[in-house]
Amino acid sequence: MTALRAVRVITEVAAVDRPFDYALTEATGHCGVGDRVRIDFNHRSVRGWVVGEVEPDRELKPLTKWLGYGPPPSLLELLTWASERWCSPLSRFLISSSPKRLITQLPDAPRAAALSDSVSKGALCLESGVIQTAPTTDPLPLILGAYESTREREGSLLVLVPTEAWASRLRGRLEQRGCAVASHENEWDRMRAGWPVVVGSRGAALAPVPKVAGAVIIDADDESYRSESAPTWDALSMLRERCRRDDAPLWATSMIPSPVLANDEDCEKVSDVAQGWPRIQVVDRRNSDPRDGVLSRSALDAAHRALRGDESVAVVVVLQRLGTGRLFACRSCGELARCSQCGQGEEEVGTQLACRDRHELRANFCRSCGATNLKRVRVGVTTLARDVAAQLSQAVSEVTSASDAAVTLHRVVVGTEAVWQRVRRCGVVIFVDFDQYLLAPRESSRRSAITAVGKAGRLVGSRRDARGDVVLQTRRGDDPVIRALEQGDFDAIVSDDIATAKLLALPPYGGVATISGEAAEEFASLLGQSSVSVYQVPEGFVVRARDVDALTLALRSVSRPAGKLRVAVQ
DNA sequence: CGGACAAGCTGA
DNA sequence: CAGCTTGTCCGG
Repeated sequence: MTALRAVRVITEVAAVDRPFDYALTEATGHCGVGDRVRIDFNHRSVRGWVVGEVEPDRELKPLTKWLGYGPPPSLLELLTWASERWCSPLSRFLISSSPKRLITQLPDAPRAAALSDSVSKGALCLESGVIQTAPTTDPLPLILGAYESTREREGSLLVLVPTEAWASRLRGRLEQRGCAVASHENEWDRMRAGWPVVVGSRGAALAPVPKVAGAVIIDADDESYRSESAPTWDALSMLRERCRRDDAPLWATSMIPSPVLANDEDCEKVSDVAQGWPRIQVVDRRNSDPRDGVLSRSALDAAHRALRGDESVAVVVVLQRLGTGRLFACRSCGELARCSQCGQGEEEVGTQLACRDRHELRANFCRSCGATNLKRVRVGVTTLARDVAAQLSQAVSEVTSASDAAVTLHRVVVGTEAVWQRVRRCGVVIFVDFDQYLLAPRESSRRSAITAVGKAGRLVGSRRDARGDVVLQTRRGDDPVIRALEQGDFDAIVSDDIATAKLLALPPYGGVATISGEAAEEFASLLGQSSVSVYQVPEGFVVRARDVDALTLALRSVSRPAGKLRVAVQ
């Protein structure tokens, strides 16, 4: 006898990316769409998700057990969209929206309370969209404004910040002001029950709230919002789609909007952006004494000044790269060895010099003064820390992404950009070699340079409060990025980046995906026959299409060959 | 993914 | 030809 009711189930087995139908029994009859269940699957007991109800037209195996709540039905459609958009099994996204431990009971969500008069006076009600802010601008007024303007709507307000540490601080501040907050990190049941506010990092874009009333994403183009492991989804695209589906407003802030963020829209600016950037001190090392150490005379002065102040960490020295250096500069005039065609820093190739792309292989001499005595100018964190300790006669802490977060830091900290996560305030931030950013080959390198200075500004304060400085040691004092930072005006760079993105058909003006893995070649050759262009790069293959939709369509039209395949859609 | 089952290989 | 390995297929 065929069962009366049946459900469609996606299993946790990612390789089997298709649904199977199971019969409901009396014990499992209350299963809802999205719920976690256990099934007998090909002689194994596996977990899965109910993704829909179906008409049972034949004999079906019974569902073994109802396990607990999963993503709400309304979210399921978004997750299905995401699995197509980023070429990934649906189960990957289902896992991201499911609780780590099974949840069998849900609390009752409170209503969104009105803010008290004193608190709502501090709220900043802005039109939703992209908002260009200065790094030291507190986003709280904007978040409170978003809360007020969506409070009457059905659903939850999602608030995303780049890191978990920031999220937990923000949670405390919002609760102090009377908001009922669920933390994405550990309060799955509250989110699923539809708590008024959800605070979290990237994952919170997939918060299992039944409906979104609005969303705020702070530093929307921060790289932490993109998953680097497949599926390479990003929180901004996800929120945009989610808000579109729920007809909810989205506020996105940025220090310097990327083309994807700006996307021809007008960015609103909060008042006085320039004043919210830190005070910059540029040290052009082409003019400095070649006998100076890693820290120039003026950087040392700034460091000593900061050490007389009372911040517990006084000086932060930032070096972006780990490991051994590969950049060369002239020992007599200080000019960097750069490729005449692309401007990238050159490296040693045998006894000669060439850029990463080997545009031109040339003899080992300085283009500017002809001297043949070049020196390595890039160093690793450890070498740098030793030099800084010697120059400042101070104990120094090293901070990299690998270092222990529990260790108490000395007053002088040397590290990679991992320092933004470890240090809250300091007197001065010194970029030992700002050219690492300026000469990086990536299209986004100018924006990362500017963002890095913004993050440094959060430690030293704005030029308005004049608490501290950001020192940039460079050999390119006339670079437009440095001029923009000095003026606190990035309009030219933003529009230039948009022009570049249009010209090169980068997102959002074109769809780009990279394909790697052992089956990449076969997959790429199949794709080559469709309407996208495919070309080989060292990591595998790059696929380009007119836009993201055309890309998704092309990727879906080709059947996946056997073997390991990684498709990263930007 | 991982169990089932078939076909292929080996050694006494 | 039993016993084991290797490969392909398929799941409700």
